[in-house]
Amino acid sequence: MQYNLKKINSELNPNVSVDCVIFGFDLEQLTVLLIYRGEISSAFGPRLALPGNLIYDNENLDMAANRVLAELTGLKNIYLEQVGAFGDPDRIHKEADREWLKSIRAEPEARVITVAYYTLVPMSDYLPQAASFAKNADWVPVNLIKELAFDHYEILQAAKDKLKQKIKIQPIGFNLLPEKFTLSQLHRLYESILEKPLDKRNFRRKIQKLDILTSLREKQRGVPHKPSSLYEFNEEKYQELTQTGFDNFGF
Amino acid sequence: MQYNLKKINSELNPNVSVDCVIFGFDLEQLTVLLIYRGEISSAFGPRLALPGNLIYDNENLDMAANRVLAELTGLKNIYLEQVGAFGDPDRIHKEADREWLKSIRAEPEARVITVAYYTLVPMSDYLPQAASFAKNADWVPVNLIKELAFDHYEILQAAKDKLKQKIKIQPIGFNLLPEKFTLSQLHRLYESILEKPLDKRNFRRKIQKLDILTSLREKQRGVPHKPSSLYEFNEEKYQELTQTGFDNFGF
DNA sequence: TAGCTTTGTGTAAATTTTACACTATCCAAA
DNA sequence: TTTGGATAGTGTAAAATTTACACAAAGCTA
Repeated sequence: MQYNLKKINSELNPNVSVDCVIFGFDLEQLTVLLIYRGEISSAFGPRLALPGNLIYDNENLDMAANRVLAELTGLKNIYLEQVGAFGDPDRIHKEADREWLKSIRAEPEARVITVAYYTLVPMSDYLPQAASFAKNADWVPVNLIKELAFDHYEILQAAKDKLKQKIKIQPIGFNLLPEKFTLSQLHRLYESILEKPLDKRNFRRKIQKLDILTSLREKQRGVPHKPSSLYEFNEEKYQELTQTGFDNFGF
Repeated sequence: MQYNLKKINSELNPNVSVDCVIFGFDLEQLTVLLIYRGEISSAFGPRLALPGNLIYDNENLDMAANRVLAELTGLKNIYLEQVGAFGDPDRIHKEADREWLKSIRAEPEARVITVAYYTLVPMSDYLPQAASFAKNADWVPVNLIKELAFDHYEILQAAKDKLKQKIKIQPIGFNLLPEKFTLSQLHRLYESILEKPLDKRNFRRKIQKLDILTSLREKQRGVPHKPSSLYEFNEEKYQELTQTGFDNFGF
């Protein structure tokens, strides 16, 4: 899906925002893209937030999410899926967040409901470039995150749950690895997302049966242990699978 | 979950609404609760809609959905689950819908995004009582619905999909039957929701294994065929199951 | 060359899924 | 009273899937 990001000639809607939960994987762990708003008041510690902002009246929600993400982090043309709407009346009224809101919103006290989106991308392909009111944008390992601004921590949890569900049903995650990758890397990816160990042999069997990997006649080099075989991901068969749908991929 | 429905002293938010997809089952088929707004202009045919309306600034989304549902149809204290947010800029701009909007909204042209909720209730327990701007409220068989006002048809489809997913994972649907029911009724319920036939023997086996039904020493009477045994639903074991979680209930 | 680290592999048992057809029981109509 | 129509209820064998589990091989380093 691709959206036109040209300047939009319309009003910001003071009551509706979008937030993006962009998961990345760096071959070690699951990370998420956060923005740092910069220190405004030293009274409260630095707070990280999901990239998000108000929508314009004439753009649909999907477009808004893509636009906001691009504006704040430079990431463009990313397929996003909806997590849901979050709308506690006082979601933006924590003391620690008000000051910041005042600096970026015309109506900082307005009731805002937000629609959250998520996706999973290969971290190394996207170098976040902070812009607009984001002073900084960067990947943060998910399991280090203990709190976020507003209700973003809850949103992150909800997005994680969606992702877990999704990976059980669809072969997402294959795009996340380098062109040539090892089964162990794929294994680690699944374990990171599901946050639980998966039996090595059973995992490998299950993956192989999908028949979307091509084994290359090539091995890792320079590792201080038995080198792993490298695999390639078969885009064609993958497309087939995604379309045929596919009931049986539970872990 | 129970919400206080007393008069709320706050402003309607012109940009955010909630819509409720209330599914019912009448032992024959899946139905959904719709309101009829009454004929305003004869230029457009009668249009049915999901019960929904704008939220107040000081209520959260779940509360709003419950309030709106109660105001329009009389149904109270119903557990609702979110479907998602729908927000096409022109979702409310079909000609056929504008006139009606003008009659009920202070800002009929405002950009509105809506958050949809759904649930499944035993139809016979809830007699809809239309009120407010709903001239009529009634159960309509889902498979007869070909169009709805605004983008409500899409919302209905999305809610159906959620329901299908959910019934594969959780033993919802047992509350939907009368106290004493037959396995065939339960069977029909599952088939109605999933919109596909399920093998009778396999279905019965699967259900029995859940061990939440108590077979009564009692049979149907007055039916022009072999009478069916009646079953009761074991609330206690059901609670257990719902909590233990439960991976293996796919159909 | 010894030790560390990670890769890669097979099997048996248990469980689950799938496909499939005929008899039993009640009512109503002839 | 008999017959026909309708739905209830039941079992099994084959195939597929899941689960649990342990050790040798290969490369690097010290």
